[in-house]
Amino acid sequence: MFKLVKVLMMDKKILCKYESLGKEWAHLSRLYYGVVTNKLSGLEIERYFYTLILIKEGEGKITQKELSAKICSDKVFIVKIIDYFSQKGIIKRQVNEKDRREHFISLTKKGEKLIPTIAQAFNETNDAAFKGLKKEEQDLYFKVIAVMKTNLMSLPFDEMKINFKKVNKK
Amino acid sequence: MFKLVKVLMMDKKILCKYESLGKEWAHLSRLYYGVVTNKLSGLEIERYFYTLILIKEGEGKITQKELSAKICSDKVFIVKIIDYFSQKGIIKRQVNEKDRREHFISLTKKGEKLIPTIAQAFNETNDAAFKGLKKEEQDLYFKVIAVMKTNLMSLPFDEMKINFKKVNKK
DNA sequence: AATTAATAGTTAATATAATTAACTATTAAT
DNA sequence: ATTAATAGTTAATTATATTAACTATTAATT
Repeated sequence: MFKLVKVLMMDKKILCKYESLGKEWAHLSRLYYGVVTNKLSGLEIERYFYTLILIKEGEGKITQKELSAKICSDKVFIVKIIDYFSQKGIIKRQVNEKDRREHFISLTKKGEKLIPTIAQAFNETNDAAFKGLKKEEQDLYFKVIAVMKTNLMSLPFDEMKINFKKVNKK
Repeated sequence: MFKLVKVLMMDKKILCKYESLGKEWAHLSRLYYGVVTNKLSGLEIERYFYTLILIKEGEGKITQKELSAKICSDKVFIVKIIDYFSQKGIIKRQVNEKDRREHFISLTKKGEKLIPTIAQAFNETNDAAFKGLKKEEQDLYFKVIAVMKTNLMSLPFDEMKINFKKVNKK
């Protein structure tokens, strides 16, 4: 019943194993985004990198509604992100003539130029994370992660929001 | 150079593999905390569960400064959490007589009663996540995660904050 | 065909949360 | 002794997120 606490109190090594998995994943993703943000720190934009990748994937046909679903945010927040990018001339809005309520979001030429850099930062970080691990180990890792995701998704859960923010040190 | 984007555009299955690892970890931890929060939704407290576990581990001798370091937050935020718990009579502050600037935080009897429930929620969620996976698979998973953490920590990174929040659906 | 309802996106108002600055009490350093 | 530093707190400021109200447009109802 007290397993988590007892293990934490008994032995540092086992602690890691039975400590909250969620905390470990949160720590890893924080680290990951810290690395990516650091790699991209020279760019004119300093946030919402992944959203730009989604816009690239959208091939000129993604709407704000769709983006909203993909990044699990509400439409007001999307407007802010879109404003942030379009002020810098990185993306543009275009009314969908088939349904004039919708706006297609696409990259400008200036925006397109950023994509290779951003994609490379993600790729390099992925590759760096897997460094020193054999192909079979990597494959098994993905298998385990997939099983865990399925397992957790089969349980009842409350919807959570997650949010990353760069710490500005003084 | 365009690997991430190209793969994303080519084939859905491979996409998962080379998609941002950080995004996957963020998703998993969101799910995990969603499950834990759901399990604990009947309790008087509805946040900062892990902080309570840290206070339990502290065995009556943890200070706000130490908590602040463990959960990577500033001292003002800690005061808020401590206020939240002490208003409900779950924890108490005690001046350290060896250094009267410091306050030891400890659980009240009422607080102690919550710990088994909270620890169980974390344990159950851990166990559920690993369901159907062999011992060797679990061990390899931990090995891979440890290597990845070491790999990422060896790179330059910007400090990031992470933050979870329950979504209140309407 | 006219009215009503619904949707995508935007703007503005409000509420919430995070950050900073200023403060008290205490201890450490000069 | 005086000054500097630390742990914790409070209050003010700033930033962020949420809600509500709105426009333009399309879909549904009668």
